[in-house]
Amino acid sequence: WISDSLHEETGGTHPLYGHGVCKWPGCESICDDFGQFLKHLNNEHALDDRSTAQCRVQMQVVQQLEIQLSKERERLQAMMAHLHMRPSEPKSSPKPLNLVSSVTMSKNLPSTSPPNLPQTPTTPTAPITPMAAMPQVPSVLGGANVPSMGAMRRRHSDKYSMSLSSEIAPNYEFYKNADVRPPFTYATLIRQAIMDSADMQLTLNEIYSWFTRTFAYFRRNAATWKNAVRHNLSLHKCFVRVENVKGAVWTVDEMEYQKRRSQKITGSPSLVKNLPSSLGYGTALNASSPPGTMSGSPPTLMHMTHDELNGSLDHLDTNGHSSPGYSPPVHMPSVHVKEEPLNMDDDDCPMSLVTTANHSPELDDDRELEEGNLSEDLE
DNA sequence: ACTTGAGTAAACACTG
DNA sequence: CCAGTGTTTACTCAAG
Repeated sequence: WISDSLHEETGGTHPLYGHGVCKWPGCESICDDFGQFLKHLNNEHALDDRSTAQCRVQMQVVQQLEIQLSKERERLQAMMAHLHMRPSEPKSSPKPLNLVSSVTMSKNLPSTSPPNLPQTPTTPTAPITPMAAMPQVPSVLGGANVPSMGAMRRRHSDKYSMSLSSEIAPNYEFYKNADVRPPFTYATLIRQAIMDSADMQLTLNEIYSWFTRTFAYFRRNAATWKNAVRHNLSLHKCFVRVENVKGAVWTVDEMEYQKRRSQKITGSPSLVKNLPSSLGYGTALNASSPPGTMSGSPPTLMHMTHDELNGSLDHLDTNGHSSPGYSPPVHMPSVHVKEEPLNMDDDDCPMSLVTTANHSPELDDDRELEEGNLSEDLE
């Protein structure tokens, strides 16, 4: 996404415009040219309640990420200090990690287009893994969408899908409306749900809502998949339950999650070698690297915002202090963006306001859709 | 053939 | 008592 947004030379550039698409969170309106975009911007995103609410949420996102970033930076410096590495670029250029990587790359290759990544193993430069790690992803991302995918949920799905929302994003409408089982494990989905939340924590009920909101498939057989969700929350150490004023919320211990994932990938020696970088940060690079594919903005307001930083920032520090057994995982940024309406059997949380901004609430339509749709006989 | 990870079902405890 | 939540066990299945 770094480079693409700069490529816009259709007369003007705007942070909210790229690839002929409006990048306002939750909006993906196609604007053929810049003028059309401006018109769209003024019409659709004028100063009203909705826009200001979205703006506020975005502020939260940024705030959260800044906190994360500073933590990660500290950690990086501590790591480098520990390893007696000379920080080549520590403070001079306060860039996000993935930017740094691209910088180092362009350093290697002065002007020409990057032919093939001659990375040095030491630098966390361009992802080594993506290629190796995503062999299947494109098929999902790419046009030929998945219908048969539901059946193959078992193994590879999770392994290869390094970044969930990067994968959901382009297929958002598809999964939202088609009664197709998303090719991700429950653990992956739960994590994504939590990551997508403003403060990285969700109540069980909110997790349920995310499932039903995001996937048509999870609008039926509720007892089954809800049980599975609870089962996964309890089973996996990476999900940490935290007592809260609101009650109990669930958070992700990213360390645990990555640990678990890394164990799974252990099968591939070439990958294992790169684990530290490829899993933690590589994921991020991975997620953000294929620009053409999914710079599209996400279903919920900040999916993508989170996602793109997900790997690099969010990944590591949901529990900055990683106390093993019980981590006080999420430091709350004080402000709650999402006041869940306590009962939401259907989706009517503030976020969904955004969600439905460009996609009218069609749950009922979905119902019809799912009834007659794709017979799935997984069970 | 065996192991492992994931999904499903279900029993049970706890709590408001 | 009930519903929701959380934990745990057992089983099946697919893939490595």
